[in-house]
Amino acid sequence: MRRRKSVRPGETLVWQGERSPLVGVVVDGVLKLTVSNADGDEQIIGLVHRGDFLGRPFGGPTAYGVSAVGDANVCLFPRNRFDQLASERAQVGHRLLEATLEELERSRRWLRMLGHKTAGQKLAAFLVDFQRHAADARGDTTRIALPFTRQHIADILGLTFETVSREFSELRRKLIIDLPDSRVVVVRNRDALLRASGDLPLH
Amino acid sequence: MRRRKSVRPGETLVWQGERSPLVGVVVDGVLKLTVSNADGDEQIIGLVHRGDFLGRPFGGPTAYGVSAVGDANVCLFPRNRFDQLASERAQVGHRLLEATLEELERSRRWLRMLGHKTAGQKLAAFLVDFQRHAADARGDTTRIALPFTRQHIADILGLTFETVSREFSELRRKLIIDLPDSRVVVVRNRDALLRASGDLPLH
DNA sequence: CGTGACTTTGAGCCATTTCAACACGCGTGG
DNA sequence: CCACGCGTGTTGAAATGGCTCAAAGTCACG
Repeated sequence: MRRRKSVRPGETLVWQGERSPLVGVVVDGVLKLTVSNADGDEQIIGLVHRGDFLGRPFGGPTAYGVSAVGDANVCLFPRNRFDQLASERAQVGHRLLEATLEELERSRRWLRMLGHKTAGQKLAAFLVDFQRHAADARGDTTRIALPFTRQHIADILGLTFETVSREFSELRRKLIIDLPDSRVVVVRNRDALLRASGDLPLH
Repeated sequence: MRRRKSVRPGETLVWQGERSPLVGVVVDGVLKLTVSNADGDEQIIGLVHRGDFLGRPFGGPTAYGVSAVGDANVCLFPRNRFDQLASERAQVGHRLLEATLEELERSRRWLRMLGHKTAGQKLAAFLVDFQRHAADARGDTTRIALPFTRQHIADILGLTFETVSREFSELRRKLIIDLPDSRVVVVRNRDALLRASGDLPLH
């Protein structure tokens, strides 16, 4: 009834326009929700992290594709079984609703990011947001391992990969982050990063 | 138990950061969800149209404010009563879930808009999207009455009001729309508008 | 008819894109 | 082992789309 599946980097689970045949939960890794533009380049409109729901219950065809970024593991349910379960058990439905509301919040935060922020602010905001989901195996939150290429990040933030690269360098130049490797970010000054993101540090 | 309320243009129902005390449905008009930036200018991160749910059930404090654009009517429920109802009656919960999923889709379409599009494409996409909700009293869908000022639209699209104005003029110059009045748009060539939005016309 | 809110249009400027060159690591095959 | 290509990342210089600043037009309302 439920089925584990490991997804290789770049592998696609659901194609854009397909009536989603599955529902699931991300066990490990990150998946991306993408929309392909008429002229070939793709926009990433959502990320799905460990513990997040995947796929649209009850819904019509999905307007986006789902594919893995880096290695990922998912746990899949057949759609019809799941729909049934969700409408019978109020608790399951309730949990699903909360997850969806959470997702909506996240997507609205994202909207805000794309709205008025400069390239530097977008990248900083992205790093801050990703830190939440990226608790290292050893619980080290200052060291973030990005499963993304510069191009991925550019697709997420609506920038070009050159600009993303430049802004990474800029953050390093300001001693806010360290870049031991292009896929690893060490946050040296969290407050400065928050400030650079255009949101005031709360505390 | 349920309470009708008419909202005047610009009137605020919920302030950013407030723990949302209410849940409701929009009876008529359009409300906006806004986030105010540190430096004063506001970003609109969502629009709520007739028939849409309003407010976050179960949730914590809302991260945005809700206020009317133009005149609006809403139907409000006390939060705790509603939460109770939603967890008891599976049907209510189900309906709510669907509405939320719909909302999530819409917000993702929006994300795409803010992502890679040029100013002209954004405005065209906005008009196409708004047409759906803006069926005139007489069912005339080519004539759109906008409850928005140029500044509102700019806040929605992440542009300046000058740019929005220029792009309106540009669409008129191309004979794609007509502007009998700054708040009224007549779509003269829907396919051209769709093409201008960066999405291919489907059929 | 004067005032204020909204809109249009122009001109110069600046952030980001575009185009281009080069560096690095990695696998493959000579 | 080295040469080569390929994917990725960095950095520079030039082009440009949208912003900023500024002026003037329209309309509703007192």
